Amino acid sequence: MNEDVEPQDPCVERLARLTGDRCKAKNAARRLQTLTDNIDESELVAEAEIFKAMSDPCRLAILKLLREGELCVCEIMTALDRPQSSTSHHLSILKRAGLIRERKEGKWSRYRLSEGAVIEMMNLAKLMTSL
Amino acid sequence: MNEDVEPQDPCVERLARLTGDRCKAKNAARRLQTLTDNIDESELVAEAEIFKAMSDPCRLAILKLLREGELCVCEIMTALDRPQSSTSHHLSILKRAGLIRERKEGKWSRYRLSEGAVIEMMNLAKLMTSL
DNA sequence: CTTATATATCGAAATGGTTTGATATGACTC
DNA sequence: GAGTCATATCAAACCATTTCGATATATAAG
Repeated sequence: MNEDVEPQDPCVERLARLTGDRCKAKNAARRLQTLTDNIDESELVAEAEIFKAMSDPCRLAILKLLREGELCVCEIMTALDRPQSSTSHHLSILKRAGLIRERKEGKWSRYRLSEGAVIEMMNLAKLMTSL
Repeated sequence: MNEDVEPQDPCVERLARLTGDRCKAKNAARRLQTLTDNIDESELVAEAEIFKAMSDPCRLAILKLLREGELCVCEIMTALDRPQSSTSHHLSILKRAGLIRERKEGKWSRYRLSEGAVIEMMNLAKLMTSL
């Protein structure tokens, strides 16, 4: 007896008022439902984490530095003129998001960009800001 | 009398200890200096704002919904099952970052993706999470 | 084993973001 | 113009992030 979308569904009610056509509203509601059903929550969170990692000016600067090649924490903090603990913290966030990789060498930690599309991502953002 | 990099520069000191070679250290310091000089702070902040706008799961879901076409606030809040004020707030952030555009039509506000590279950005992120 | 150096982690303060009910605005309807 | 509906804005509670000094860990050198 239960259809995909109930006749009394507030969603349909609302859309019916929008379109003035109850039948169209039902289809629209079904379409919206399908769209949201196709969005995987955990995928959403994973993708958001990448953007969150890139959403800090300091971290973006680090990524830009690393385009030129591998650098150790010591060089990065010097280049950015930031305290060591801040720099280290930001690096750990970038690493957790998979944007950079670490290579330990003696007492040094050398960081480089991951093989992924990090650079393309930055290029796109630059393109978008210059429009 | 002032060179690009002072002999007593703590930056050079540090790098000299790293490489063991004061001359190489000086060059490395100069290279790092050039790299950071080429990073424009305001550009950095502008790009970070784009990533920040995309760093929330709810906002990412909105962007994914809008890939299918123009939607009004009412439809979006219905699809995502979120309160109206939250939905509106997220839309304003996306708009401020230039990721979506608004078209007023009577009492409705219809939103659509901007012409920019928003979709490519999402595709890249999806690619990066699936590695 | 002590010292020095590079980095990571902790902790607390400051800051910023998200959420949502309540309220304001603005448009269409009667 | 009173009522209704779509949306925006406000405000307060709540939660997350950033920052940085202090401390811990780990490696290398003496």
